[in-house]
Amino acid sequence: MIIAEVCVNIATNTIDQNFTYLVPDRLKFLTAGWRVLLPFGKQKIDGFTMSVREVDDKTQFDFKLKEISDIIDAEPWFSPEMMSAARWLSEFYLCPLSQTMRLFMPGKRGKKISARFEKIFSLAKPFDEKDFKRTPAQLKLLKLLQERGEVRAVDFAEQKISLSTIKKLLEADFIVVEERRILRDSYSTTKSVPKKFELTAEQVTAINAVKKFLAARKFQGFLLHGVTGSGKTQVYIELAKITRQLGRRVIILVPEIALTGQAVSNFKAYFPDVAVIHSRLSVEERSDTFHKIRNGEVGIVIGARSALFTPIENVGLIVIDEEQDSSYKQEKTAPRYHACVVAEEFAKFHEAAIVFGSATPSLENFYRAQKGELILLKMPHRVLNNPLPEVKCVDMRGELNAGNKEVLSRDLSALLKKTLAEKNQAIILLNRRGWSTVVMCRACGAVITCPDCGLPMTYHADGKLLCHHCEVEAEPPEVCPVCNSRRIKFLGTGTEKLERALKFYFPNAKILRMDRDSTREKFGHKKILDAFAAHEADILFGTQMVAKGHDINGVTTVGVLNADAALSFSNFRAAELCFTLITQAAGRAGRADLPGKVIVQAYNVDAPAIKFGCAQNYEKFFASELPQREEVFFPPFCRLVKLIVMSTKEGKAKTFAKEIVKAFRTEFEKSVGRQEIFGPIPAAIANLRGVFRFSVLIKATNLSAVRKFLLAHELHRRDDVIIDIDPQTTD
DNA sequence: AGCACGCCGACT
DNA sequence: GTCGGCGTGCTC
Repeated sequence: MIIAEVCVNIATNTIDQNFTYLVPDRLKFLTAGWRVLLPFGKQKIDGFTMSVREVDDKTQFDFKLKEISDIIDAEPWFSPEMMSAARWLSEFYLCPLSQTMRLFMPGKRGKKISARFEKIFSLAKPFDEKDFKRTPAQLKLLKLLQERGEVRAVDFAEQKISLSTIKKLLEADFIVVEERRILRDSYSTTKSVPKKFELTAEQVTAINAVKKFLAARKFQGFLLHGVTGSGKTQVYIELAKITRQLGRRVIILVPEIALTGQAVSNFKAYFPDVAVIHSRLSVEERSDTFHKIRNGEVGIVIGARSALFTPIENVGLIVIDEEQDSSYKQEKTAPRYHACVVAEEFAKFHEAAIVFGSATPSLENFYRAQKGELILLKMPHRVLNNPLPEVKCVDMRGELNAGNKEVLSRDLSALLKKTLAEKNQAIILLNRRGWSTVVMCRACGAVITCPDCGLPMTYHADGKLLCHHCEVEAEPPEVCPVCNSRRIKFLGTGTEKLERALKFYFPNAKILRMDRDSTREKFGHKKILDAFAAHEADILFGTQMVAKGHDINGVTTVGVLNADAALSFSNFRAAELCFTLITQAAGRAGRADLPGKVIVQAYNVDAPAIKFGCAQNYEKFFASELPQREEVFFPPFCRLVKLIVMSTKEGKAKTFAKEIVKAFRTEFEKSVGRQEIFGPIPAAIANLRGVFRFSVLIKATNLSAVRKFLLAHELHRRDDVIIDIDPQTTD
């Protein structure tokens, strides 16, 4: 008899083994990698065959075997490569195999996604107008077919050709119809043409360095450190060309879904076989794209982090653009993977080159480049020798002292006025959306927090309070929920309040706000950027998305408001985030004939992140930040593992978390290397819908020893413990 | 994830 | 006395 080891697709940590099923005769063609339907307890579920083997009919199992009830697809869904990748992910991130197998599917559940077909009409035989006497409608149809060769049903509708006309001609065998599969692709209309340009010497050097390894089909990691405007994208394109010429495929990752459009249009100018994958595509579209990739019709996959998990084979190059971006880390749901870590593992597997690109590399990767683990490729100059913009830092304490209580400093106001007068464009970055960032009681100091997660809520112009973490909406209270005072105040400035200020001070300027609220619709992001690029507005302002991944020519002025806001967060990466934000924003200003000017507003103007950010000097920032990280023993000097212990009973969660800490300390007391554990402390989200959460932070130089500890204590098999390897935050 | 089993509080 | 609360364990 044939039996299969099946991974059941159930979202729980408590199942960490496969189940053995009998393969019925009618499914005896089954191999590893099929998606199947199964009886499981009293339920009907889906699962994945991990291996299939023949055993002796008399073989006894100490449980009763059930039969696989059906298959979901007509072919195996998972290739051996996908399965081994899922196995690796499951082991590395300590999460059940089912969760990592899911990454490689268009939806969570193993469900058949029906292919869509359309009818394509063509002439059955050559047709001569004079030979036949047909109705005018029929003649029109036949002429159309003769002209175009093939016509789709929708085109007939457009041409107002009726169904009966089509039917008549079909019956008379004048035309034939064919069913053809439609592959849904919302980027199909993105087109562009190659730009005229000459590669700079720096670009050529970078390309040649990677080319060697591409040609040798050898794994190697690179860090492409190029200032904004140094032409990193063109380097990616040239490397992709080389990879394709070698007959291998390319994966291009961008941090956010909103940035895929730009990347797709850049790459489509050079490559005919680009596909897009990200989580906001419909399940159907993602499924069709998988189909194309599996058929080998795709040479380049572009997308957000989930673009790593497709049936692509023979990968020669992986590019991770803006590698420092925290969006590459999946934080909300298991597997809590970091796309950079996973991509590098995949690159090793494929013997591919991996290029991390950034103007402001993550400390981790720059440190690795210094140690020689990554080959550093430097592009310190902008293309066409465009100068970097001139940056001025304004001390907002000085503004207050001088009696200016407004959002904009006098310098920035004056610069904006000048920019508008000269008919140039400006970008203003304020990294907080909404109207007021804090709603506070003046009497007792209580801050209004989200009923679900306990984080401070933001007041929005529509009169509602919104939790930016879990999107819960609430009415602003009339009296303080703590002390009943009526002195509720709305403090802090978000993009909506900034909008009012800009309208007030520059009534004749056309302004565009770009934040999550104004880009909610599909392609909303692109619409705003396109409008701004077409100079339909003078000022573009908004959250960090105004600073990311676009090149708009007329921008001469950039303002960064509240630049040091990030520094007040208790995040070991705060300085790095702050530096990155300033550098990215500044990079949007200026070009050859119109040098850019940038004004950075901050209170803490002496902080290295602000100082070196304004100087746009990454090396100096790195040199100042690295020793600090070493002193406090944080990455890149250790790896972090965060545990969140949860329970509806506060004491229970805390006690269990304490037990873990104690066990860890006992175990690692006399271990080699440095492993430290902190906590428990109430998690950043201390209570989520009635569940108390405590966090424990592990700092380790030996990640696999920590992993062994977690496995030995079976913490990975519990639904009340979240294990987060390489977390972005520590609480 | 469901679903059954099992052991303690407020009900007819 | 029982109905039902949700903690625990199991599903090939």
